[in-house]
Amino acid sequence: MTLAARPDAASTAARDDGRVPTPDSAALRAHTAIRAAILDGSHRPGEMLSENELAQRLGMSRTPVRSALTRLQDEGWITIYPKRGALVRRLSDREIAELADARLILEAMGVQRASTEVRRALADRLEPQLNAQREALLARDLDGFVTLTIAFHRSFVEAAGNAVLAEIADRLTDRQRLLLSAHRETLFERVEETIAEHRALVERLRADDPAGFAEALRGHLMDTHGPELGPV
Amino acid sequence: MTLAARPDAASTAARDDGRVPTPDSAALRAHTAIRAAILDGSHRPGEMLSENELAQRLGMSRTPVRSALTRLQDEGWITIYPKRGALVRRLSDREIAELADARLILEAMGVQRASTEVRRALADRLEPQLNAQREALLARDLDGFVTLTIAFHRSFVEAAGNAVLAEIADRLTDRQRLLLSAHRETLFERVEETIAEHRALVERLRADDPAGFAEALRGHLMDTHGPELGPV
DNA sequence: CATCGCACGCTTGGATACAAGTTGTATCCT
DNA sequence: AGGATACAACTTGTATCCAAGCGTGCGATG
Repeated sequence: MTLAARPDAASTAARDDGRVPTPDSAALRAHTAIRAAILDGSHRPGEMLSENELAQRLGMSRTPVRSALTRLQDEGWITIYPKRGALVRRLSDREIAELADARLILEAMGVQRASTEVRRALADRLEPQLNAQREALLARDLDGFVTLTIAFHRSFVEAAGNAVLAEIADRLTDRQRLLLSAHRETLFERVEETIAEHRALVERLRADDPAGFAEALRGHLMDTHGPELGPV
Repeated sequence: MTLAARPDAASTAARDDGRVPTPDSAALRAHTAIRAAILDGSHRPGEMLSENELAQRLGMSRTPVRSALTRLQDEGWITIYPKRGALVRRLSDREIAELADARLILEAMGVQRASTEVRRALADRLEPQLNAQREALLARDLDGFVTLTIAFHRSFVEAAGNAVLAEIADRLTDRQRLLLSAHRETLFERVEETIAEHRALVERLRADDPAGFAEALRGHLMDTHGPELGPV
């Protein structure tokens, strides 16, 4: 399958054939807006979301809001209690650890499945990105770093050439975003350690050492950031 | 996290405290009904689903049907083309292979992550189920066998004790169900082979040999059923 | 005869109206 | 005073209504 475009990725822009696509539906706008509000802390875990309130604030009716909420539930952001409301989920320590562990598995397996050539090529491609990562961290540009590190880690999964896996990993990463924002200070305090760990991962790629890569990745997760954050 | 109950798993039944829970919403009924209709072949890949028609047939309005359709899209069953309709997806050969491969990874990793004790206990638990699997196949009881084999394979993922992973695997399995129905004849022709392969998996568990398990699982996928079906 | 344009009918997307369920509160009885 | 009960306000769930987009087919036109 071709990697399904994330629904929110759709945006209103002229296509190459000149035709203007259908504008983003209100349901999509609601989805992105609510998700963003959860991510930036406007809606905190434990908070109850009201369809009416959201609809009013977003300038639309309850219908698209409802649609967005059910999707957010499927994606693990909220829990809908019938006839009572939607609760912003709080990730338990266990779930946080499991999310990180699951992504670890997918990334390690992606590298293991790749061929030697792919691993080498990946190392060549990723190595120059390390500096940009450091710059972003030093500039305390959280969004910039998050974008970079997500792409960095995604490369490992992609190496397996399995789009289904890649999409699963994307969803996991998406849910972990919340944690990155929450631990921004920790992140900015460990710039060199983080970059060094990333560099070690690239080195294991270049050395064509998948087992060592998996080990380094586990260390990147467990030793440095603790189970409450996961690999960045 | 506790393993999130699949939405369809909810059903109207008296709870132990005697209270009658909220009856299943129309949206849930629509979701299960349409999904079942796709699974049993009533709606074939390439077919266009009409909200009006579905609503009429299910005896409800278009609103819950729409809700169900968007969810089915998120789960990979259909593709919704804005303002045009919902198309039942056809799994490409590549996607089928990727689904099987992804599940393979999760199951092999689940067993690898488990402790020796868990592997042994799992072998003890699964071994007696093999006969029931054979009986179901011999009786040409597809539903019965599918239930058994899904539980069988699920056990491997569960062994890792990671609920997030287990849920991901469930979703993959769900999408693969369609293939099991499509290949029922092949399935019934290879009864002893299938059981023997399952038995081999149990043996690798008992021998505390995760690597051999992974190898056997790969064979279960590639050699016997070919990439178009995946491990059963 | 081929092609372009346009209008019509069908579809979905969203808004509004209405029904039904849940929770909290006030009231009444013991 | 404590507890059960009735009620009221608010919530979500569903139906209906309206608007807008897309495809189709007919007809005019070159």
